[in-house]
Amino acid sequence: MVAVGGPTGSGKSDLALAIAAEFNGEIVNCDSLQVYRHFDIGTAKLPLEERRAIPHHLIDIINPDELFTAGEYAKLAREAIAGISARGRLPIVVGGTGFYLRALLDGLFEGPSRDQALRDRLAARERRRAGSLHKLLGRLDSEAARKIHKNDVPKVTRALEVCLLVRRPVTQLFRAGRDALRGYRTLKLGLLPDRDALYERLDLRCARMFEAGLIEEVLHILSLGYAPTVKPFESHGYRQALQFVNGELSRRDAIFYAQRNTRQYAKRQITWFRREAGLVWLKGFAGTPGIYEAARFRVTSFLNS
RNA sequence: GGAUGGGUGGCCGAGCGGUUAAUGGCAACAGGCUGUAAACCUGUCGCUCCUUGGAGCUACGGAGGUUCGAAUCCUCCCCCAUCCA
Repeated sequence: MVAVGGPTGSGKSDLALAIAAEFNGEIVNCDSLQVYRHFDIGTAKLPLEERRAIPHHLIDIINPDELFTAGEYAKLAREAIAGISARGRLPIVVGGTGFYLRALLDGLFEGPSRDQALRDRLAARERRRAGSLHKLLGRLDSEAARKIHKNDVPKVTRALEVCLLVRRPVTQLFRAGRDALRGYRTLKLGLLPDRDALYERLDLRCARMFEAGLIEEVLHILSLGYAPTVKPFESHGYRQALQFVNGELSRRDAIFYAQRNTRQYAKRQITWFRREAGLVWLKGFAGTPGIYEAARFRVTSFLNS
């Protein structure tokens, strides 16, 4: 299979589409927000008519108020990939959520999924005394406590949750290894445009999203009955559009902050993919001259090896 | 013309004689990430040099002054805001 990563706006979808068209592939989304229905404009979801009749998987699969996690993603993505392979086609995983890609390829550790009741109790404890969760983790699993910064409450919470649920240190479970995907070879490609050019393009794209009706989309989602506190509304673009709707930001500022957060996100994605083992960087946008040829060459030699 | 409040590092904003290269926040840059990851978190952040630790230089609108010592006090000037003419 082929995986295409890189920062938002680098043209991952276009490249994946071109590879799919040429190598008889099907696309598996690896973007944590495109899985949500109704969140279209701000997630740069490729419209149906632009998908060139190539099957796309894991897009629009859950409602905005449904819980979705990396574990769930890995499970569904593996099913999709198995199906594509069974059809004799090439699975092409595309998206900017590096964590999901890792969960899919390398797997997660074997452990319990989240337990909301337990989390509520832990959160209450942390509210009473800030830092108490990290201290508790230090007692249950000193190694995990050392690795997770005390301010990173969400990660401290998850570690504690696991320790408490299985009555063993998370670190021990980690050592047992991850349930990596087996039976597939994967070529990992990453698009890496020039930073300034990328930022410029992101600013433009973001402004266009507002012109294209991002705010109206937010109003529509709200009109469907979804609360403004729903997870996907926390994402850049939607967050600001929502703030505009609530009168907390002018339209101009909403766009400004959405652009800024998008740029920061792109940087974080680059940081993540730089760490991805074996990833081959293609230095440019999907549309940069020579990039597609380089990708085709990589895929061809990968498939023939 | 007069009155009052202000001018601080890329921005916002504390400080109001020494321990202040100057709290915070933002931005920027770099990094981390094992089930909500477009989330969450961390580091660096005036310049130059040397090895940790330091050394030097420049800096709080401008120019002077007081003082052992000033972003902090005084004088004059410039600019901004509001109010009175």
